[in-house]
Amino acid sequence: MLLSKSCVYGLRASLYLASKKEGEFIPIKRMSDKLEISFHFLTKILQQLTAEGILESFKGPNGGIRLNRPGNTVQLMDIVLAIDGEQLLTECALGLPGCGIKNPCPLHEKWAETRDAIRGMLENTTLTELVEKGRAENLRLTTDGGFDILFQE
Amino acid sequence: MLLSKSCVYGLRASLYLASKKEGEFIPIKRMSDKLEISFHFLTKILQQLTAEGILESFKGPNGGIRLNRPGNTVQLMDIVLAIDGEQLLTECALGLPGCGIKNPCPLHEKWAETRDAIRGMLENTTLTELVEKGRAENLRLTTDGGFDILFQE
DNA sequence: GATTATTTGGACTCTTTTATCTTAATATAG
DNA sequence: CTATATTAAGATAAAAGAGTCCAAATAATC
Ligand code: SF4
Ligand code: SF4
Repeated sequence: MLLSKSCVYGLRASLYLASKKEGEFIPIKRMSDKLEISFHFLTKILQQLTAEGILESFKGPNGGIRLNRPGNTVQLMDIVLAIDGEQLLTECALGLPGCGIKNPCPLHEKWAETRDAIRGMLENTTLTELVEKGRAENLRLTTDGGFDILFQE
Repeated sequence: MLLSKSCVYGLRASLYLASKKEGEFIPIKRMSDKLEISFHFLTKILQQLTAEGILESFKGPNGGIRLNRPGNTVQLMDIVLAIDGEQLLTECALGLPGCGIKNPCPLHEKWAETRDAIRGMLENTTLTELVEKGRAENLRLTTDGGFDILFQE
């Protein structure tokens, strides 16, 4: 798998948050219900994103999680790096340690192009962009429901 | 990681075999030594590739493993499919079940492009091509050694 | 101050992947 | 036929990833 499950959940949750009114704290429980992700597992993932400064948390009643900066400044790459690290973009195709152009394997050239495509995609896509697209076309973030179910209270 | 470790080892071993005289059986032990991969683990992986008809095995003294068809007809994709399956090319970015253009997620369009780049790279690269490149430029298939160490007896 | 809603953090379990070990089967050579 | 070199197959073990559970901390409300 390209991204770990934790990372995928982190992306889905971040998209969910980006779809909410700016500044509003959303309880993890509500997110985990809507997104059909284990509450406790999601909690751990959001803690990582909070620690990285991408999200902000607040305890107690009316507490929850929100984005720490505007959704149009958060790239997918930010979330991937926070959860999966830079492994995807450094280590690669033949998995040899200490990779790079100084000591390449035969696949390096071709793989480097592909890897750049992945990197570009993650860097050039923001949460807001996807939320707008999802909202406009009612795309899905869960197995069944369309995008709209995320906005019902 | 894009590819599982089994898959990466399978690729390295296949490249090794493609670098050998056509028709020659190479014992797994020699491969595992040269490529610095656990013998027993590599054995299992090669069994899969043999079962898929990509490699051919022969028991007993003078036995070993060889490619079952010319290296210039074996795409990297063949090996990836045999070991990791089509998961990489079907399941994807947001990991939602039953994906596809009929029921897409907001990332679908962007991801589909990236995925096609990966697919293209794996489909348009043959073992022979990489072996020739590796040989010409003495690229590496192991942590330390250059390509040439693979050809010492 | 007590109760309740929430996040935090740690321990624990389950599953999959990765790796090792042991025995059997097969082929060759003497 | 025996010894040896090899792959095949299955059992087991270790490590990593995914998921669960519980107690503690914090904040709001009554
Ligand atoms: S040489 Fe390049 S393609 Fe090969 S493993 Fe290293 S970074 Fe990846
Ligand atoms: S909709 Fe497309 S990008 Fe999204 S998870 Fe499915 S196949 Fe992947």
